Amino acid sequence: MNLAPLTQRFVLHFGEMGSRWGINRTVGQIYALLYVSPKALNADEIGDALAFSRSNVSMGLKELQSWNLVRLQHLPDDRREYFQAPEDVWAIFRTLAEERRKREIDPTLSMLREALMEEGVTGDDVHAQARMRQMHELIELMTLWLQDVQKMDSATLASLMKMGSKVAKLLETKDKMAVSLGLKAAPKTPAAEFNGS
Amino acid sequence: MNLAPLTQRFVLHFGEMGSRWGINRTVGQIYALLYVSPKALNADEIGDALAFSRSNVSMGLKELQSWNLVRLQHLPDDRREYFQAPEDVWAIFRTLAEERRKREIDPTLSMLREALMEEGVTGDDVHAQARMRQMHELIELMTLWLQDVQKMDSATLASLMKMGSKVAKLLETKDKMAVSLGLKAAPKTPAAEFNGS
DNA sequence: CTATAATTTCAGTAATTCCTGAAAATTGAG
DNA sequence: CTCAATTTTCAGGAATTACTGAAATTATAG
Repeated sequence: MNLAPLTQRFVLHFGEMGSRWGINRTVGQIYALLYVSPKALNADEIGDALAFSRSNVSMGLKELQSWNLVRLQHLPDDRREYFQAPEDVWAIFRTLAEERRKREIDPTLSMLREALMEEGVTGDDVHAQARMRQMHELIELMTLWLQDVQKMDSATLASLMKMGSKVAKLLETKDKMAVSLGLKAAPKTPAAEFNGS
Repeated sequence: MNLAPLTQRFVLHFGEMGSRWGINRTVGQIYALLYVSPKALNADEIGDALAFSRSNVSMGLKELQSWNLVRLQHLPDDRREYFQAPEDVWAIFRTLAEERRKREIDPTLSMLREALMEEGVTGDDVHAQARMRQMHELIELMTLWLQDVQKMDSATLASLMKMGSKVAKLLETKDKMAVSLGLKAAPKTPAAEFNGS
């Protein structure tokens, strides 16, 4: 591996992280390299920098393209393809979230919906369905929220996050008021919450 | 595998999902089973239901315990340990997020911070550091937000999510007003955002 | 159309991760 | 303390996933 020490640490770290997230090490490293690179790179440059075979790079780039995480560029008088990561980290994050939703969340929601359509026979079935319903609700809520968030531009997203805690504080205050006025039951403690909802 | 068809589909699905998220299939299946089970299960029952060896179950449960995702129970006149998943899906989600933060996000932040402390030598180093700074900012912001969110009880969290889009709308309206009054530059289009921030 | 540069595919091998059974360690009843 | 029940550990084999080089395919300059 022929890289500046700074870049090397970054690349190795994301290789590791990738493998913990079900993305293979190679792909993680390629993306990390593209991410910090000041210019678009071609497959040979990538393979050279990371000491991967040309075919491995090709497979990695194909994977990254299927995730919509890289952009293709062509340089004048050069037939090779050059790859780069988007400039905006928030855009990268949004793409990642969107793709994971398509691949993992949506199929999970379908599975849950189908399971909930069926007529539970035994008592255990009925209980399992109740649990699945809870999970379905959580995932659906988070997905809808994510879709809203997806539409925002990066600056709005950042402000929203910065506000996050304040909005919550507001909500809690509202709740406390409702509680003290007897309009709402007191919230459970975290410990009670763990075993009984 | 000796399971009600409904439960079986659920269990198999989460086995698959687990492996896409860097959790092994076995662990995913065990957790799915505990999640839908109406009562706590012991290791033999789990192994029996999923057709895993006793030792495999033991390793899977150990993994789940290290993630704080299961609770241990003892039944009268029975020396065996019984396991169950928390009742509250939101609590499960929070635990999961918290553990992933500890294991993956925090080390990544440390790595980035260290890299940013160093004096970039070459131009490429300086560029790489700028990129790392952007990533560090994004991750830190999301982590702080997540910590805020962690503290909320499940009901508050759910209301916040339901509000999500409305809060954003409000922010956007505020921004548009600022733009039209010439207090702020117009936001970039999503396409422009992809390549230049 | 031809020649060559560039990329992709794929079969085989390497590396890693998973899973098991046997043995060791731990636990708790008596 | 003893002993049996239960749980954990771990070495080795099974299964899966990653990676490579060679061959096939695709693209484009001339």
